[in-house]
Amino acid sequence: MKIYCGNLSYSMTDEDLKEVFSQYGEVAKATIVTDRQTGQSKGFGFVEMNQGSEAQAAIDELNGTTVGGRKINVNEARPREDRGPRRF
DNA sequence: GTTGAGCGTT
Repeated sequence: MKIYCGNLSYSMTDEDLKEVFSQYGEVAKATIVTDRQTGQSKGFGFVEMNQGSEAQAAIDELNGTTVGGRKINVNEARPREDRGPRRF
């Protein structure tokens, strides 16, 4: 189960994100997306949970809550764009 | 500050 977390505080780290979601279930992986060029957070991230029921519970409970002083947006992640092989 | 890379070219 992939979870998208938007509107995160720039001070949020991947471990912070994992801690928040761990309250509702086992977190397989938590990643804050950072700008490749600046290394700064882009203000969103992803969480992966093996148990979908816990993931849904976390989404339901955490979406719209205030974390790090900001109301976060949590929902199921969309598939990532294929950016592997160059399509030309 | 809202959907994950890296960029040689889209």
